Amino acid sequence: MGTALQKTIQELRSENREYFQIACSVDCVIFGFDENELKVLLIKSDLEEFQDQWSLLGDLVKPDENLDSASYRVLKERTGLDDVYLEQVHTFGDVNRHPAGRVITTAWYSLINIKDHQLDLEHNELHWHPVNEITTLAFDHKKILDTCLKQLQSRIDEHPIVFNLLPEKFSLRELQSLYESIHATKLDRRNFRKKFFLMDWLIDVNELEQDVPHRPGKLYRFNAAKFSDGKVKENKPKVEEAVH
Amino acid sequence: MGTALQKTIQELRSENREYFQIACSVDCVIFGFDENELKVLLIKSDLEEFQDQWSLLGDLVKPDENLDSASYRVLKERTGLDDVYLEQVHTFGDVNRHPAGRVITTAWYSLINIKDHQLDLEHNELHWHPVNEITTLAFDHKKILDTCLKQLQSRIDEHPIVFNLLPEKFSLRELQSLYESIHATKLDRRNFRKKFFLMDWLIDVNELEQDVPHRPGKLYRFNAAKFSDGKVKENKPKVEEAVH
DNA sequence: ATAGAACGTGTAGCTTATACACAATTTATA
DNA sequence: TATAAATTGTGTATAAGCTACACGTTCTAT
Repeated sequence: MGTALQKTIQELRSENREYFQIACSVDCVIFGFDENELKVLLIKSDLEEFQDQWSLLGDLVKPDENLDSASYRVLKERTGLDDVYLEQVHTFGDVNRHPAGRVITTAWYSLINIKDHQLDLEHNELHWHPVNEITTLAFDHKKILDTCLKQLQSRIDEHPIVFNLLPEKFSLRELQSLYESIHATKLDRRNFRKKFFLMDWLIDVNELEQDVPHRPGKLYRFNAAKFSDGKVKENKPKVEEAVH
Repeated sequence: MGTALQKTIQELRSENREYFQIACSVDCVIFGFDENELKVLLIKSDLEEFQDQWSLLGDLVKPDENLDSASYRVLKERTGLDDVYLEQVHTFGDVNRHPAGRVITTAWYSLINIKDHQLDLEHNELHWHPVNEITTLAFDHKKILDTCLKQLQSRIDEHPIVFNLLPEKFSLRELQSLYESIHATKLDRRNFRKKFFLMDWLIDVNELEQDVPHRPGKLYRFNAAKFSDGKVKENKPKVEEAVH
């Protein structure tokens, strides 16, 4: 029976050297929204095995660094952004998932406003890819991307997190187009607008879109005050009859 | 910039010895349902720091073992059960979460039919604890338990997974009582029954409860055929208008 | 024979989701 | 400066699902 965890670190180290053969990493699926498309930030892999393939942004976890901190660090290093929405999704740990050795990776997704992030993309070999045009990635990163996208899809219907992908002021069309691109569906305009007004998630800022070649729409901002910490809490009006 | 993952394992090993200082473990929250209560299987911690406290069942991941396999192995070793429902929930990786050293753990929950599992509980210092009576556990296991319970709560409304906690034949009262104990709420009997009949998840086996001190209820079994792989897929009748 | 306990059933009101069309505003262009 | 093109803004009727709620029936225990 494996009771390794029930021993002291000294016993562990001496009896079970073998256990310290695994490295831990984090990989971030960084979503952005631009030109009416959901995009993800990728980097060219410089590992021989995956020459010319793109991969997610990741790094090994340092021994003195919390797992969460590692993913925030990767984001900060790559995007320069500090205050981002970040959520853990899943840990991938197949023995052969990394050709260079045993690496167990924890995947996260992040939502950023692409406009906030003005990096020298080329210099770092970073690139924003439309999510629905990605067919292969290095390592098991396509599977990781798919898993994170699925999680994002299920979260946005319950929690007001999409606003992290938008500029402070946005039109209802931009918002709808964002939902449509995440869900890969079309939504009815009137019903979409009605729903959002009923939910009371939006505040009319009394401004209009600029530079659109048609009648400009009104601009709104996210009604953060409705949510306890002003950021990404949920809005569940119904509590009773839990079984659906 | 940390690009450790972009190198070969040889480079990693030589340049970054420090990275191989982290151990990986799995911890399983094993749920069972007995005497109208949701219970979880715990073991007495024999680590000095947590003397007389209970902890989840876990073990270190072996270098040549997939992460998934490690959690199945823990379950098999502890319960003797092979074919169980097991879902990954979250990975906990704070630097100081384990007093014996740096251990990053991936938490899973499992649903088993307590009757299938006839172990010498005492001999292994294993014990079934009512979930809602647990206030503290060793390590960060209380937090892990809470996280897994929350995940279980949100899953059961969308996926027919609770049947993994029940014997093959069960009454509607047992089923309702199970939902109630997971959600820690009371449900209306008539509405509950109507919902399940409409969902068509149940098959009447034309038998009655035995040995109950009142009018016996009819017994049902889970309509596994409704779900593609016969086990734990979802049942989503609505596809349109994704934003709620 | 009676009390106690849980079973089995249906309806009305409310809320939420869906389907759907037309006039108004702005820009671009002839 | 008139017109076409594009997109905005708005409401209603129907269907589906959720909630609240009561009483006669069946079995056990005494």
